[in-house]
Amino acid sequence: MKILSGIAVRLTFNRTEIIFQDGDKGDGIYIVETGKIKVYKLSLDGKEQILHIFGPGHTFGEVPVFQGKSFPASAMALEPSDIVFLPRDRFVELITTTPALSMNMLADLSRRLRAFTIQIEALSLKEVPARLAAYFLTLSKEQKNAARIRLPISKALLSNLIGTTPETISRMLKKMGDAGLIEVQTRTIEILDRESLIELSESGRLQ
Amino acid sequence: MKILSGIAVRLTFNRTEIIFQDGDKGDGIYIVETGKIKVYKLSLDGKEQILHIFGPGHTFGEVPVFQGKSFPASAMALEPSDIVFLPRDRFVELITTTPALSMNMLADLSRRLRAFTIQIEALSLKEVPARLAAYFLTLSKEQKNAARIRLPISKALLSNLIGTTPETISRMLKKMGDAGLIEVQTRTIEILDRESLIELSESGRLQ
DNA sequence: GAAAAACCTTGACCTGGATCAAGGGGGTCG
DNA sequence: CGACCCCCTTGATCCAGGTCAAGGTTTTTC
Repeated sequence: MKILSGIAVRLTFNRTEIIFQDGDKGDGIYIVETGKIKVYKLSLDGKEQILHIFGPGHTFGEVPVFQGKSFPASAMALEPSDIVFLPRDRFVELITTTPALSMNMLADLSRRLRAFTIQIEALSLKEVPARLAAYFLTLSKEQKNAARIRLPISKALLSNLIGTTPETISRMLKKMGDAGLIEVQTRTIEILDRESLIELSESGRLQ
Repeated sequence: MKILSGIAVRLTFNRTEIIFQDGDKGDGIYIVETGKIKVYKLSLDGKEQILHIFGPGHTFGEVPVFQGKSFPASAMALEPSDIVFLPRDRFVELITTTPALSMNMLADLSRRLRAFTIQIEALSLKEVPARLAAYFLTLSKEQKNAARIRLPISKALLSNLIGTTPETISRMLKKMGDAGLIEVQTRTIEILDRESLIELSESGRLQ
């Protein structure tokens, strides 16, 4: 990414600062250097559904660049974050002159389509305990299959990510604890019975 | 698409025939010539969530080509369909040697990401009547804002597309009729009160 | 390091919509 | 043209999980 300096712009955001909003016109892509970003949708009555959480190395905001319209969702910094902004024209030039880069971009968008497919499946075909279990398993996989995982976000945010409420998260965590699947300590989850957790994530029902 | 002949393969499918299944290895892309295809997810207990319905001119099955894995969902013909299959290697060659083509592909994937964003928002933040209303408005827009629209799929499929059941669709259509928003005749919907339908689709609740 | 703010938990209650069951068309293929 | 099949409708019942309320606990912030 060193190539980009001189054209790219470095931006900094504090916690809770908005980077762009659903409907804004998009004129470039964003690259996370440090920090953590949520991309989300709000309903009119204020409920939130999180679509992605991005960390260092991730890019976001491409959709309007390739499909000349507005952002389909909003983005907010969850921590103090450094973001590199690359203007549309320069980015399109890079992409069109660098086949490998465009293949990378196609792969990145495909990865996100796959992730959305899984999210739609979860929201429509799975119940809350299954979604929670799947989330923990994904986290564990990201952390080299550790049995002890640390939640990267608060439970309030987690509820908006998997499409439920903090109260329900609380109750389900308790149930999963009672069932001997996990043990919860504040921000840390210990996976006690991975087999059952996998079964739960695929279809199962709790107890 | 004439360029492709000689390398591409023409396939035909009858109604209900499966084109590929969730988890299969993908080794090329599919282009619909005639017919209608659904791309969908099944739960273990047989419930279905439709992700896309594709018609003539649409391409599908790209995700595994760009992100070397399996299909994230299944595809089935809804009518007798002619499909052109373009093998991976040839397709990647085309893409990498034709910047305009790769930009088209990026735009297509971006369009789908946008559509998924809307679908996730609908499933998570909207109730069934709002999803139905939004579906009718989308249909109307596709049919040059006609007030009289024809459903391209059965109500049973529609229920799997918007994430509910045929029974609920039936009840909601009746309520929307009673409220004077629409009038239903078998496969045709007449929009009587577009304003209220828009309001309903955005947040509203029925009566 | 104390005050304020955000976050989390638990209980009681409520409701949207799923499920189960049973009839009623309507298109289509011998 | 009649029989089958699929699709749709309507009613009765049920339940996962949302909402409201209140109290306790961590985190931030100054």
